Amino acid sequence: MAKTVVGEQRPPDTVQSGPRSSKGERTRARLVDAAREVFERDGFLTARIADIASTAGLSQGSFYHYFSSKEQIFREVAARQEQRLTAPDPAGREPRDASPRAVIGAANRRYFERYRDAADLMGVIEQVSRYDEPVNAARFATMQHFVERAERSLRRLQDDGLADPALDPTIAADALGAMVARFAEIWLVQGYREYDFEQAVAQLTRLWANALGLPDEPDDPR
Amino acid sequence: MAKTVVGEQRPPDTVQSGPRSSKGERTRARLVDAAREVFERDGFLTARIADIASTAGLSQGSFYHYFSSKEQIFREVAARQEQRLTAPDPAGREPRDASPRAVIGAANRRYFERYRDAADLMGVIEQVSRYDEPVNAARFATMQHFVERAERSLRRLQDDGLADPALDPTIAADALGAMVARFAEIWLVQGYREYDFEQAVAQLTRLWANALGLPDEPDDPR
Amino acid sequence: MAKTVVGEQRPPDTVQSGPRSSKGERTRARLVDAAREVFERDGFLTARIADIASTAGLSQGSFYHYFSSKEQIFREVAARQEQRLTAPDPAGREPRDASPRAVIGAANRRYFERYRDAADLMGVIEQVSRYDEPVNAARFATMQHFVERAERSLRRLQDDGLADPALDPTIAADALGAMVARFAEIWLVQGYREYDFEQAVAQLTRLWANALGLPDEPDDPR
Amino acid sequence: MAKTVVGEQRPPDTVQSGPRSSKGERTRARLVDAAREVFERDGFLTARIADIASTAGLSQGSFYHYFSSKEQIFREVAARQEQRLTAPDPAGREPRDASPRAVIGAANRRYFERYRDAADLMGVIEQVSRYDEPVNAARFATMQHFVERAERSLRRLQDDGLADPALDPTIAADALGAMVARFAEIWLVQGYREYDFEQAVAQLTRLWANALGLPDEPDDPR
DNA sequence: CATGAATGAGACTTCATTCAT
DNA sequence: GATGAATGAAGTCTCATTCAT
Repeated sequence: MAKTVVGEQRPPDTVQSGPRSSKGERTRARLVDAAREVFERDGFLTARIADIASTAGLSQGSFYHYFSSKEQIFREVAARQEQRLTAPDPAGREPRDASPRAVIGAANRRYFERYRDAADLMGVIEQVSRYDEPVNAARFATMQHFVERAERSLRRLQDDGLADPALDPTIAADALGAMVARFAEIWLVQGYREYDFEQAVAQLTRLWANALGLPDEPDDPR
Repeated sequence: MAKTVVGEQRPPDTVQSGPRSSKGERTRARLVDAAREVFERDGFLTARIADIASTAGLSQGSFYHYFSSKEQIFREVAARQEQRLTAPDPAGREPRDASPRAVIGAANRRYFERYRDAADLMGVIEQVSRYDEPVNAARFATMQHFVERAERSLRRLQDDGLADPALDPTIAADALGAMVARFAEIWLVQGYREYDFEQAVAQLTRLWANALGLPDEPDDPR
Repeated sequence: MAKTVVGEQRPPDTVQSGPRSSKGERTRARLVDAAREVFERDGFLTARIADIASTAGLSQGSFYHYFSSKEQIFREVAARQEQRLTAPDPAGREPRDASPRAVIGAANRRYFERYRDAADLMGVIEQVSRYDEPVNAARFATMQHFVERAERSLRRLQDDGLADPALDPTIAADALGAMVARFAEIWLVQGYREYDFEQAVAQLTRLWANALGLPDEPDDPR
Repeated sequence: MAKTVVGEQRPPDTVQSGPRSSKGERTRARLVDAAREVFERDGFLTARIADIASTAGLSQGSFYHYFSSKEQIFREVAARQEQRLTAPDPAGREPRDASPRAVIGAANRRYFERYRDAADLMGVIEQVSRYDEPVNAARFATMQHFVERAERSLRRLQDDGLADPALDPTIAADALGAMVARFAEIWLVQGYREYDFEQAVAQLTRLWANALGLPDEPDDPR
C-alpha cells in the first residue's frame, strides 16, 4: 500500500543549451531573472517569450541560445524556487532540544514565510504544475522533502509512545503536508481569507500536533 | 469643432445566447455533455471548440449560439460538477444519532467518492481554477460549503467541551478542508501515491478528529 | 462634353419579397423603421440583421420574408430619406415673385434643414454610397434633382443678362451643388466646425449668387 | 477576503511593430506599396491582409511585425497620399506676381491633377474616412491646409477692397474648399460626368473668384 | 406568417520557433 | 553570441443566410 508513483525524480533539467563563457552565463542569468519577473506579472500562459527576451534586454532569437522553449525556462525558474522552499534553515535558528510541537511549528513558520515571500511565483507554479509534468514533479519533490521528514518523525514519536499509534505514517504525513501546502495557497496566493500570520502558524501547528495525537504542552510554540 | 464620425460604437451584445425552444435546450445540453467529455480527455487548454461542437454533432458556428467562449461553457461544466460535490446525501444514508467522528467520516467518504467518480474532470477544474476567476470562485463556494459546516460543528463541540478550545474555528475549518481537498487531488487526480480507499477515508477522518481534539472512540467508523 | 455617366437611373428597388396582407405590410414597415434606427446608431457595417429584426420585435428568419439582404433594406431606408430631401416645399412657403437670390436662399435653407433633421442617417448614406452602387445612384438622383433646377435657372438668368455668361451651366450647377452637399456633410454630420445656422445659410447663398455673377441686392435673403 | 487569481492581466503591447533594421525598413515599404495596390484594386473592405502580404511577397504572419491591422496600414497609405495632395509646388511653377484669379486657378489645377493621378486611392480614402476616425482626421487636415490659405487670402483681398466684404472668411473658405473637394470626387472618382480637364479647372476657378466677388480679369488663366 | 436553430465560409490574429546575416 | 526578420500553423469568432417546423 502507499506505493509511490510519481516520485521517480528524473534529474532536473540540467541540459543547458547555451554555452558557458562568462558573458553567456551572465546573459543566461539575466534571462532567468527576466522570466521570473514576467511570469509573476503575467502568469505562464499569457507570458510571451518576446517579453522575457526584451525584459532581459535581449532579442527574441537570442532566447533560443539558452532555452528551447517557454516550458524549459519556466522549469528552471520553478526549480530555483522549490530549492528556496526546501533550503536548510540558516545556521542556528533551530534549538537542539526543541519539543516536537516546537519543531513542527518551526517548520510551518519557515514554509509559510518562504511561500509568502514568493507568493506570486508560487501561484504560477501551482498553475503550471497542473499541466506541465516536470513542474509537477518538482512540486512533488518538495512535498516529498517535507513529507519524509514528517513521516520519520511520526514513526519515532509512535515508537516513543508519544503519537497516535493508529495512524499510518505515510498517509498522515501526506495529508498534513497537503494541509499546509493548500492552506498556504488559498491564503497567500488566492487571498481567500486574511489571517494574522502568527496566529495562522500557531493554529496550523496545533492542528498538526493534535492530529498526531501529541500530548499537549504548557507553552505553545511561538 | 467637435469632430465625429458615424458608426464607431458597438451596441452591447444583443444577440442572446440562451436557447429559446425545447429543441434548443436539448442541443445545449448535448453541448455541455460533449464539452465535459472533451475537457476530460484533452484538458482545458488543448480542447478545441471545433471538437466540442462536432462531438455534439454540431457545426462550429452553432456552438456560438449557446456559448460565447470555451471559458463560458467550461464554467457551466464546472458548476455542475461542484453541485454534484455538494449535493445532499441521498435520503437516509446518515444515521440520526451518529457520533462526531462518524459524521466527519461520512462527510469525508462522500467527498472522496464523488471526487473519485469525476476525477478527470476535477483535475481539469483544479487546473482552470488557477486562471479563470469564475471557476475559482465556484471552487471556493464548494469549499465554503464544507468549511461552514465544519466550523459550526467545531463551535458546538467546543461549547460542549468535546473539542480543543484553543482552536480558532475558522482557521481550523479552512485548514482541515484544505487537507481533504488537496489530499483528494494528489491521490485521485495526480496519482502521487495509491492508497486503499477505505484506509484513506479512515486515516483522514482520524487525523481530522484528532486535530479537533475529539476524545477517542472505541469503534472507528467502518 | 459633360456627358452623364451614372445618371441612367435604374428604377428604385421596387421588387418587394414580402407579400401584401395588411399585417405583412405593417410588419414590413416596422422593419424599415427598425432598420433606420439601427443604421443610425451603428452605421451600416456594424449593424447586424439580428439587431434590426429584434428591434422590430421579429425573429431573424422573418427578416428574409421581407428583404433579401442588409443592402436591400438599406436601399429602401435611403430611398425614403432621399425622397424627403427632394420633397416639394409644403404649400405656399415660397413667394411667387421672389428674387433669384431669395430663391437660391430658400432652396439652401430647405436643404440644410432637411439634412440636419436626419443628420445621422445622412452620415450613413454618405458612407454607404461609397460602396453600394444603388445607394450612390440614389444620391446622384437627388443631386440631379437640384442640379437640373439650378442649371435651368442659370440658363434663364444668363439669357436675361443677369448671370455671368462665361459660366458653363452644367459645370456650374454641378459644382455649386457639390459645394452645398459637402458643406452640409462636414458641418452637420462630421461636426468639423460649428456654424450658426442662419449665418451658414446666408453665406452659402451669397457665395452661390456671387458665383453666378448675380447683381447684388439691397435686402439679403432671410 | 481579497480574492485574486494569478495571471489575468495583459501587459501593454510591448512587441514593437516598427522595423529595426534596414532590411526591415525595405520590407515595410514593400508592404505599404502592396497595400496601396490592393486597396486600389479591391477597396478597403474587400481587401484581405493575406493579399497584401502575399503581394509584398511575405507570409501573412509577417504582416503583423509591421502593422497591427488593416486600418493601421491603410492609415499610413492614406497619410502618404494626403501629403502628396498638399506637397508644395515643385520649384518655380508659380509666378511671383500672379493675379488673385491666377493663384486660385493654379491651386485648383494642382489639386485636380493630383487628385486625378491617384483617383482610385482617393476613392478608397473617401470611403474609409466615413468610418475610420484617423483617416477622417487626415482628410480634414488636408482640407485645413487649403482652407487656411484660402481664408488668409480672402481676408487680404477684403482688406484691399477687392473681395466681397459681406463674406465670412471662414465659412467662405470652408464652402469653396468643399466645392472643389466634392467636385473632384464626383468627377474623378465616381465618374458622375465627364468634363474636359481644362474647362473644369477654368470653370471652378471662375466660380470661386466670382463667389469671392473678385473683379473680372480680361485674361482668364490658361 | 413566423420562429429560431443550424450552417459554413473566411478572415483575423497570435506566437513559438527558425534562420540568414 | 546576437539580431530581428520571417514563418506558418492553428484556432477563434462573426454573421449573413438557409431551413425545418
